[in-house]
Amino acid sequence: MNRDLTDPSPAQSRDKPTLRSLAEVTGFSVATVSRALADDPRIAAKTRAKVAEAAATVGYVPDRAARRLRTGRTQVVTLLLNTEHEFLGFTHEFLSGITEAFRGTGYSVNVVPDHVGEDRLGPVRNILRNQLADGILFTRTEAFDPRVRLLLEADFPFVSHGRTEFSTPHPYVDFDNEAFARAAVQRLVAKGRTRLSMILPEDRFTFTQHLRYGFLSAVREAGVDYEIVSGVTLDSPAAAIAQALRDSRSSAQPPDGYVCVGEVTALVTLSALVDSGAVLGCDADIFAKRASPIFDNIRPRIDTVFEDLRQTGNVMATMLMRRMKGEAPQGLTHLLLPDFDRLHHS
Amino acid sequence: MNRDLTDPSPAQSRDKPTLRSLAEVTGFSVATVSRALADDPRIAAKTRAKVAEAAATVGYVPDRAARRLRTGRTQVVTLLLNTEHEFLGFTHEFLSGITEAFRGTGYSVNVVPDHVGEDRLGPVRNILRNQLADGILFTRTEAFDPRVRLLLEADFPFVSHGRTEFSTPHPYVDFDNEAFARAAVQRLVAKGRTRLSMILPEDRFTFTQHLRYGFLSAVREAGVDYEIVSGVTLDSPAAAIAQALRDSRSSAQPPDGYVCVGEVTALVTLSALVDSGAVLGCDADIFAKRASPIFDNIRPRIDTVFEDLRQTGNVMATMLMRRMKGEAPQGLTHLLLPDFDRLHHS
DNA sequence: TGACAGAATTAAAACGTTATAAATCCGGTT
DNA sequence: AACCGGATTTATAACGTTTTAATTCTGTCA
Repeated sequence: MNRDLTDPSPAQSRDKPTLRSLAEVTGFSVATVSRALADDPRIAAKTRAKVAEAAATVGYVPDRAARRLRTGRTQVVTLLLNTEHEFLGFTHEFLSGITEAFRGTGYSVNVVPDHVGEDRLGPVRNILRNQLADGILFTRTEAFDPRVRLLLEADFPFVSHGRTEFSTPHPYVDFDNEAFARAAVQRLVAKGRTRLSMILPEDRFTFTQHLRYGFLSAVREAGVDYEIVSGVTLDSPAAAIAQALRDSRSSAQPPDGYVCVGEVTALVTLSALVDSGAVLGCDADIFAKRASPIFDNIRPRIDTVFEDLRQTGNVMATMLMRRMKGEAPQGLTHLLLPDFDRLHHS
Repeated sequence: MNRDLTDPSPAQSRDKPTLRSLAEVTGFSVATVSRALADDPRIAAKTRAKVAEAAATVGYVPDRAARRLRTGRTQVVTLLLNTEHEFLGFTHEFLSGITEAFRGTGYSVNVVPDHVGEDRLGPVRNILRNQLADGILFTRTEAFDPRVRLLLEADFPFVSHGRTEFSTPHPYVDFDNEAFARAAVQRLVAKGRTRLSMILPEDRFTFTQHLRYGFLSAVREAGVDYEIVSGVTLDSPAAAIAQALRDSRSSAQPPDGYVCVGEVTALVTLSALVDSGAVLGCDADIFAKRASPIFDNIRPRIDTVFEDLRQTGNVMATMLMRRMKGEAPQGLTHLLLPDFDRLHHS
């Protein structure tokens, strides 16, 4: 059995079981076999059983290409995934959650790189135009994300990681970043901190606004001083973030409490503290969000709250399946709350 | 652009350009158009030009399902990816390297979960049997990996991350873990360390043997004492690793040099040191391999060497494409050397 | 002028599936 | 006995592509 891929001969190398071979072996027609496998009630129950058995014994699996050609359904979902920056552990956990959810369903998960700076709409257009998938998942959603607009218009199934500010509702899964920021402030204040600092993601993302709002409202409520570090975002190179933090620390009244949205930022902050001679727990405190378990192994320990991205991916995938089955988009939203049970105390 | 969402008709709602519509507009037959687009020399050059132009103006893209049905080619590559454990940053960098390499080539990247404990062959069989892809990439290769055996037998294009011990050569990309382990030992010894310790991955993986060999031979060469921590592997829960390390540290003569294969292990080791009252750089040293840049931000700093997994993924993808184009598997191997230029000193 | 080779094109048959419309079967009425 | 209607089944036409085996179109040479 030699499959020479340079050989331009057609496909039928294997004698793969097909509807026709099933038809021959059962004595029914191809049409009947097709319907029987689809459990069409118009086919006699006895016939359905016979066909099902025959299919099982030869291990029949419908040909995806043929079905796709005929029905337009691809059995594919596409995940638009950022390949530039990541929150530590994000990609692994998120992708694992998604692929595990689709396991055994017949859907296959297709990963396409998404670059925030460039044309984010291109890949989506491509998918719509060329019928490359039955559904789309994506991350890093913007407040008025053009992808959401386009997909809503096309009435194409999708679930976004993150909310938008469109009036039309659409399926999403999001982490309650406002609650996280608020809780972070409250905890730092409870420790007696009075000058809080935070670095935000790029403004374009919706969750940036949630973080900002949570931070600002909690900070004002508590009546403490604060700064939002300017000129730098979560996606800035670690060196730039480190520099900004050093600048901030050398000011007259440096912050004594840090809300960190990612693990890398938390580590950079920690080392900036160390470098400036400050001691965590004495001169300043950090409260961070984490997606991976590494903080358990860092000394000194940092207070964190866990964002479960495996579950996020899992829920998004399940929602997308329901949506692809035709369910209305209305109820399909989910907001993960900060998991204070899995909070990590120093 | 008229999209009629109320139209209940099946798939062909869009008037997507097809070979037939191109044929109509150019005046040639479907067969000629098909050949012209394939740049078949039997078609007159003038005709080819005309067809190409027409195709460009309407933005024709061949239907994947139809082509796949006819030719058996899927334009899909499958990545078997471990969803249980990861080396920090591995999944993100590796996957990014792969998807970027396939960008714009027409291939799409399909991710399927791979569980080491369970049936690793199942997904491969499924792909072969149902023609689900034109090529396969996978990681965590075993010395006599059954997937390699099966794929070699089927003469199916693949590239493994990691070598095997089969006599038949096959395409792979690997990191020189033996060189890493050897260099790690040498550097620790150069610092005056005399009792080295190491935690290995599971025995089944080929790179475990490389690590062991590099470690053992360098350690014997230098004539220093050593231990390979037993009862625990790199994939063990961090808590178990921590416990094993604590046990080791409370022995009569605890190690004073640690070779760490992953970042998490390095951090766990570091905190075990701290917990046992030892000081990094004084009582013990750590030399680690890293796939993400976080160590730059950890205090005290840890010596590391960088394994570029983005490049690994990229090279694997490029090799797979060459293999799928029919190139012989012989030359398609690549061994990444430890990047001592990007070594990180404390 | 009439073959005739070579160049250029094309008709038609697949690939495996689903869906439309038509055909067959069968027990029960007239 | 012919007939009806519901229950089953089936022939057939797509979906869009590639490829085999013709077919047509040139200009050239006897």
